[in-house]
Amino acid sequence: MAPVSPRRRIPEATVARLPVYHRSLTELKESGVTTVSSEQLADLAGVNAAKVRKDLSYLGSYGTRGVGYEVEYLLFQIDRELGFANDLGVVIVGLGNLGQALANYDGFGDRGFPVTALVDADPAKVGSTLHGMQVQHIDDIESIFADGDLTIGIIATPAAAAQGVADRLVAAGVRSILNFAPTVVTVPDGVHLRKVDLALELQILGFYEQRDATEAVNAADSDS
Amino acid sequence: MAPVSPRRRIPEATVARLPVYHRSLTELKESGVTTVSSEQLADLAGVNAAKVRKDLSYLGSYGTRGVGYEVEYLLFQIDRELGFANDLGVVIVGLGNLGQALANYDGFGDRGFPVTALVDADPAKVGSTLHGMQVQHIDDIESIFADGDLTIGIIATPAAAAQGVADRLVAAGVRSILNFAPTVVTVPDGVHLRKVDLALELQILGFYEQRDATEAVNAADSDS
DNA sequence: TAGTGTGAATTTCTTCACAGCG
DNA sequence: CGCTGTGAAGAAATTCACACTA
Repeated sequence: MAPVSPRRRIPEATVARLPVYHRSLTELKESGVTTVSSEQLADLAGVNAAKVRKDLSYLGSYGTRGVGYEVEYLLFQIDRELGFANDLGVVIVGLGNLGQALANYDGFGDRGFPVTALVDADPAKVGSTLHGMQVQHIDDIESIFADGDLTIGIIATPAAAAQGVADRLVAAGVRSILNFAPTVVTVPDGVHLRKVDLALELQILGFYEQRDATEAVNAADSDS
Repeated sequence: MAPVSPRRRIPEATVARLPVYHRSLTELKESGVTTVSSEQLADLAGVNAAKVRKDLSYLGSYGTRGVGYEVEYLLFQIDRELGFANDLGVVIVGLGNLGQALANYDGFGDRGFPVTALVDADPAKVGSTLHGMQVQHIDDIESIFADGDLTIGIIATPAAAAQGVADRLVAAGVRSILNFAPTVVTVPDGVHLRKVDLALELQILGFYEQRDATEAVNAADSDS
């Protein structure tokens, strides 16, 4: 059998942009557009055209010189690369405010990531129904993942519980984790971990507000 | 007056890590630790020690050779850099599942970003109370920001409404926006925009699951 | 002597610019 | 002719390695 992907490794920065192109292409497809140039796609994705071309070139040569890219075909290729064939289930651990919102958030299922289980440690929550699903106890986590389906674990617990949950997820065989708890979580090699830290984003914005304000003051100083 | 910040510009990547150091240092302070080495801080923050030292060096020379950094003093410096002095208010626009969760999320207020207003376009929601706050109508947005306090706008609307909301926020004088809507939003120069795209994170994880699975198959092939 | 601060080396990412193809 | 695909240049971020000093 010929090697399936002898293509050079796709850079991380590119991987992070593929879903954005995917979304833009889906919109184009839905509005009946069949062909798109790197320039147009760049506009939709909020990046520049050179980057689009370079990014897409890692997937292969799917464009047509002088014309552009065929929307549907390109979409198919990105789908394949992102593993849209296999619907990855999502298990949400921790059903406080954020966890509950995530459980009810349709954006996951809409984009191919159905929520397949809800888990909490609080006996008061276990057994209750959320988004048409029974909340299960964290101690049953092994059996929840026992079916062997590829699954992503979402940690939406308080910070103090996050590492423990991560350890249990890993022990249960989970290889992809998305951490919403505002703390650093470490996982063994081979397990993929990404984090979303809401307050951190605000702090970053705060830095720039602060800096701009300071600059304005300094500029005023040198005026005088 | 002497220039306050003639220091070289702080790289973006460093800015994004300062809040993480901040959190780790806060924990250290709370457990009574007074001094920390770059190595220890690196462990807590989940990065390597060289990076910590380089990052901190952009703030100034606040360490002591042979000893490390004084926790409290370093914390103070990062606080100052992140603009913790001025409590930045947060206005949440869009009170669907996610917006409501964000409104109830204590993590913002706890970290110095009190939610100061809730806004929606749906007349059914306007006037109702959430997290002890009356929901206001998007048309009143100008008056909400009229007091001139520095404020961050959070967009938690459906994708289709996001750009319009961003435009109105900018028109009302908002200079920092955090966008949760799964779509590209553009803002004029001088306005800071960050995005959090939940499903996008899952798609990135999906890519790596997919790739690992493919690699495993290929490895098995070359075995045979 | 332990650990910072930082030039220099390396790697990664972005952008340029243009040859080459449809 | 128009737009892709990509080497090469440039910029940003990371890591190395060690002089220096409290």
